[in-house]
Amino acid sequence: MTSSATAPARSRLEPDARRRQIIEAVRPLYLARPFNDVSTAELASAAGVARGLINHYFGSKRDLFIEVMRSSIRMPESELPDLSHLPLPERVRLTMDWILQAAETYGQAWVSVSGAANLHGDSDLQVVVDEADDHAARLTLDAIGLPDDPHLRARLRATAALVKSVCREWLQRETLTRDEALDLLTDTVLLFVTKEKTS
Amino acid sequence: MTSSATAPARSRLEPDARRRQIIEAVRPLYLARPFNDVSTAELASAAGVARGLINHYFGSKRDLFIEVMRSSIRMPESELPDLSHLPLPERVRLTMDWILQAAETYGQAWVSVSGAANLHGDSDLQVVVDEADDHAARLTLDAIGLPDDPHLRARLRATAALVKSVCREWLQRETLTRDEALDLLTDTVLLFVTKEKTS
DNA sequence: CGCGCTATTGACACTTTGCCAATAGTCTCG
DNA sequence: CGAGACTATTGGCAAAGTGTCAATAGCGCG
Repeated sequence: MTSSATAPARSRLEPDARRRQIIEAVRPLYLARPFNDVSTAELASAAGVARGLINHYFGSKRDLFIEVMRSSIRMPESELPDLSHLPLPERVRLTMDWILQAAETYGQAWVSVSGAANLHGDSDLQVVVDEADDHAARLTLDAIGLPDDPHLRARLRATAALVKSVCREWLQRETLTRDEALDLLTDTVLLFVTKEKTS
Repeated sequence: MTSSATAPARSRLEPDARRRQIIEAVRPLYLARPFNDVSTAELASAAGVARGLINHYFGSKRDLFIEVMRSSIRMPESELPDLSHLPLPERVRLTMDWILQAAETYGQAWVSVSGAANLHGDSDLQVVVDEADDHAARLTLDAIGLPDDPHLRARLRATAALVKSVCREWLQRETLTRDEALDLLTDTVLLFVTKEKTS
């Protein structure tokens, strides 16, 4: 499993393995620095391959970037025990607590990417972020133990942005305490999943 | 006010006026297309100036982009009447209603840029987005009629991301109705400004 | 009317990107 | 066990884009 340990000169990998290896090798670069500041030369160097190979596998530099982001901003799978015997507020609270813990542990990238990436103007990127939010909404619904209703998911997608934003205030700016963040998120999500439509 | 109407050959403007003119001429390009897809040649052409002038005034292409964004994602100033005679929930509701209306009217760009732009990896851009969120938080507090406490502002900054996210679900995806969005945002903001710290 | 100031230009050099033919591992089959 | 085929990988090429700089030209002032 020492994938890039001694990095022997010029190994030949299966396309799928090579793709993953490049993505993994490149990830730290893209998480640390702006997209435009990292040249393909640097990317290739980090992955230990020729520049041309990046275009060969990913088409363009941006496509590689998209791919790296796709796997970086995905919320980790829940490993919560079954909470179905608890009342709803407790289930929500424990789920939010788990999310905060996940954010604290490895959620750096996930938290740093919020809601709409239209700023980038890049609709492909927007799709990736939306995917991630949708995924997070589904995971949350599942953890809470609610049915995967499209309408509920829309609401939970919206709260995903709030979760990230609150995490940023807590972890990066330190303007909120963890307990406070937990309280606010719990109450909000509870509100979003219980409040009836007024239609 | 017909600034770039017939675009006479080569006018000489004061630096400040030229700066603004370029920003205005370039704004639609950057609102419509990805940053990397717009070349300086195109930008210069749209503004009716030589390419070199863009670098002369803004340093780099990115700096111009940042500048355009700074003025694009700012929430418009509130023009709400004095609500101080109403109870807090009413004040919040009316303020949220005003925000939704603003988003519907000219908030395209504002809504499309959410929370953290670290995805872009650009910390300068992050600063701009944070500025905008902070500005929105201050405006909201003012409209509601609450004091500008740093801690309250941190909470409102967090809800700014939610507001945008909900607006996106409502306006772009049409998964929420306006009434629903209003209800959810009102309750959430109310929650955020009233819930005591448990410290 | 001529002079100086400076906003503006156009060309130049450098970097970066994506493409393509050539190279060299690895696997299979006789 | 060796030869051939398949294809992952390379290195160099051409086009595009960006930023810099000396030269140009509009505008105000004496």
